[in-house]
Amino acid sequence: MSTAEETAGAEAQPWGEVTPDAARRLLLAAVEAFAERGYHATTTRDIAGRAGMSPAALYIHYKTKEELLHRISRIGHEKALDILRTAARAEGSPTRRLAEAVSSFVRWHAGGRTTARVVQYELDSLGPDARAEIIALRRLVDAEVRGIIEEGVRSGEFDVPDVRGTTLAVLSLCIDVARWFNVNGSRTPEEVGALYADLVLRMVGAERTDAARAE
Amino acid sequence: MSTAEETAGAEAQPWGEVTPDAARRLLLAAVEAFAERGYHATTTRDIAGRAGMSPAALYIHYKTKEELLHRISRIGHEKALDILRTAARAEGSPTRRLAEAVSSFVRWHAGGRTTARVVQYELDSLGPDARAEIIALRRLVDAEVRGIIEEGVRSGEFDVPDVRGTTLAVLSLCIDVARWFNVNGSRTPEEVGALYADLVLRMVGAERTDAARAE
DNA sequence: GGCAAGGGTGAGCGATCGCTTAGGAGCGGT
DNA sequence: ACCGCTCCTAAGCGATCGCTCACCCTTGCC
Repeated sequence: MSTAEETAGAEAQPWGEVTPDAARRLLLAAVEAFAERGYHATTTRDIAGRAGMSPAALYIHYKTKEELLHRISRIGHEKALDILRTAARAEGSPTRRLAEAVSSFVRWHAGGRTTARVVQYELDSLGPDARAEIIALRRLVDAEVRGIIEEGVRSGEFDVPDVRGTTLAVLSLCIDVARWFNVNGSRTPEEVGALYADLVLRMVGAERTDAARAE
Repeated sequence: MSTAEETAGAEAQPWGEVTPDAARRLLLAAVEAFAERGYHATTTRDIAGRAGMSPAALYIHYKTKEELLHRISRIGHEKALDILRTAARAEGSPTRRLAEAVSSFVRWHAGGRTTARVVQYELDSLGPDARAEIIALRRLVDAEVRGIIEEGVRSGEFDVPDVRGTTLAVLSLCIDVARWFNVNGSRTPEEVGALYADLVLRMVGAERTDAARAE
């Protein structure tokens, strides 16, 4: 039954670090199921079935169903943070770095929508300890974007009266891509990324040269 | 029992139109529970308990648990559409009407976050028929905002290369307020509405006079 | 071969789910 | 009093949930 390639192509391999092969297949199955139906509506039998295993096999690699969500959420947030850090600490003006940060962040949410949906929208299905850990990661994500904006304000490139509020809005805009993307395939992740980068530069009052717009 | 028949004009209470009193209490309890835990994680016993009734009482007024969600979602979307229509069809320039539309839409999502969360994020817990009905309402919401933007482009007030994409982004920005608002009470719905109206005017390239920015 | 160890399965446990059924309290009309 | 009607509850049905347990199969090392 197993086809050679399932859900191939657009999605990168962020799960390469999950070491036992069966554990990775279970995790990938859980990501699909959680994204389709939501955490609470997904059964452990469904996850195991997608991975081609019996329901009991899940509990060899994971203590509970919640541990699966926790692992997915942590790895996903680390990946998102890594994407933003790469863009934020690159060479170039704040304008260019903000455009690249938004563009790549949006591409990740659109292209890896399956993963991003779970990561961004199933947060409060976690227990208190796990949720606190994830929230700490989110604060780092916020700080990264805010840093670029503050730098642009200092250099005079940006005109932003409310830095914290604008940061929140920029992140909110990017994250929500995971909710609506792919309802119809009329836009590619790259197109949405370019559009959103332009919109965000407008939001911060930056000069949008063709170089920055073309990305 | 109802002394007065409330016609469609009652704006103060969103659930005023739910006619049997017990049915309204159940609906309100369901909104709270769905917003806190999500649809699938909420039990019918929990809903009935919050309304001070036995689990069976729910099925006197609603056929299934899903019907509760359907009713909440439809009423909520109609309210959201009404808010946007009021702003879109008011007097004034596209700039002013867009600012008012965003501002009031955001205020609704922030102030009525409990309701808005259910309305905006539990959509695909509905069955196919109910979901199709809600999606139709969403298209009307989208058309309302797009209409203002198109008008602003025609009049030369706005500079928007991608009207459909920008409309999507504006709505996405507003809707996502329901996800993050109230995590800390440092901002009032009015403040967020004003901030977002300003950000959206920037996104469409409008002249932001103090008159449009204020209020 | 012997044999421990770890990855896997079939069956099922206790709990809980959405929902149903049988019945009753209150109440106005006649 | 009796009826019919609305609103509600106690009890519980069948199904399904997360998770466990007893056991099996493969693998590598001696």
